[in-house]
Amino acid sequence: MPRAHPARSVAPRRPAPRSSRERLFAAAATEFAARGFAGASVDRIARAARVNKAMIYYHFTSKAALYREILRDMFEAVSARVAGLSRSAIDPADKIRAFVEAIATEAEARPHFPPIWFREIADGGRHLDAQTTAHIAAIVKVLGGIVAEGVAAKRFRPVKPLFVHAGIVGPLLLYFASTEVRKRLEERGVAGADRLERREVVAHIQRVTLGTLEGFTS
Amino acid sequence: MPRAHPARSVAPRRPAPRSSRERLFAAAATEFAARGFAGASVDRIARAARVNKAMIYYHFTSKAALYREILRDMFEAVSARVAGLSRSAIDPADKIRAFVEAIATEAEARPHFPPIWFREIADGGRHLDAQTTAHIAAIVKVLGGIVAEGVAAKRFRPVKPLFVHAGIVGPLLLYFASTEVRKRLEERGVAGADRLERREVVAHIQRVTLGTLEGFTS
DNA sequence: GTCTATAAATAGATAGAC
DNA sequence: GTCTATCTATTTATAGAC
Repeated sequence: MPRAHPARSVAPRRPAPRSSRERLFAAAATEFAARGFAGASVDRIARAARVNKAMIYYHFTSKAALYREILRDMFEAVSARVAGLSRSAIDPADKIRAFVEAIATEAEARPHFPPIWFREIADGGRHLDAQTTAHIAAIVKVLGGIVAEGVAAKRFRPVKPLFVHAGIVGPLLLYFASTEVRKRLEERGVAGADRLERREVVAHIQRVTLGTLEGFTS
Repeated sequence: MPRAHPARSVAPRRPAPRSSRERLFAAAATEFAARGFAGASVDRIARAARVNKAMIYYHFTSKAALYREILRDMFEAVSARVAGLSRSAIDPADKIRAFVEAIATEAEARPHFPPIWFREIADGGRHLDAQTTAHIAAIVKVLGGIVAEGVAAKRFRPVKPLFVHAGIVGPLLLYFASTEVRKRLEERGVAGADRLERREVVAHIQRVTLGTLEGFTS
């Protein structure tokens, strides 16, 4: 997938995978999301992609390299989308809103994104190569830049960028990744747990983040 | 561990595990946190606990049952600690602060808690048995009760309990679980990423949550 | 690019002696 | 409670034909 679709700034609608490489990439993303790196099986990936197992090693050299490529694709996409914000002319509050929206959009375009990110954090980032780590750092830096811009314009109070980042990414990933768990909670009497909507979740996180930075009132 | 330490309301300092059962429980928690359920190996668990592998099946019947027991212990502890808040006489804002503190304390007492919870969410909650699911539901309901109490007293505005919950648990788990990843970000130029302190993180999340509920200003 | 066959290691789990 | 030995299935990965 990354070869076929490099950095792009518009909504990432990916076509049905054609080549065996693309089919393997898509099947692997699903398998890694569902079972984690250690739990994933190259046999299952190949079977799901309807491709011979040996093709995984032909196209990607190893299970680990395939997994690293999926990680790179995830953060490259977010980094590319978010980079445009730095140079944009809109005011800082709208940049915060756009940042939240960007994370949500990329997470939604890749159902494997939230679970894989959760698992990779739990793995201590063992599989993050230099390139991918740089992409993640760039994302946090963009957010830090927006906060600094708002502080300089006396619109925001100074808050550590990593705190702002955690306040956005934590709840957002939790929402996208927890669909199944929320269904179980609904069955156990947590009313409405299975009926959260993307729109209201994103709006809430935008409000809370701006409240933290501006001081609420509204 | 659950057998030896049932529900308790004070800081959970656990003694060095003595019995083979306790050593296996502790070693398994570490292994599942580091590698996930599918990636964990009963051989490694037994080796780390310096206990014969067959003892795992003697004490816990299966790898899955052992894992479920660890999950139960985690949420039983949080549920027990948080249950006291419902019946407490302090005002709603202090209850919110105590709720955040409770999650942080239990997460800190069990380094395996944040990674295992992230992984289990990614697994779709496949291993959550009825008892554990009930504990999690109870935790969310306690938070819902605190919010409702504040709304009735005209101190809080109505916010969906699951939104409040995600705003607390998302960032908090992210902080505890991301130590290694944050080290990597520090190396890549994200200043201070590896020097966040528990105290300031908890204080920030308390402020943000109360700001969301009360309307900030301060 | 695609396939079969297979190597070599490791997985979870159990039987049965002590 | 603890141990050794072992069964069976599955793991990642590669060699080599087409």
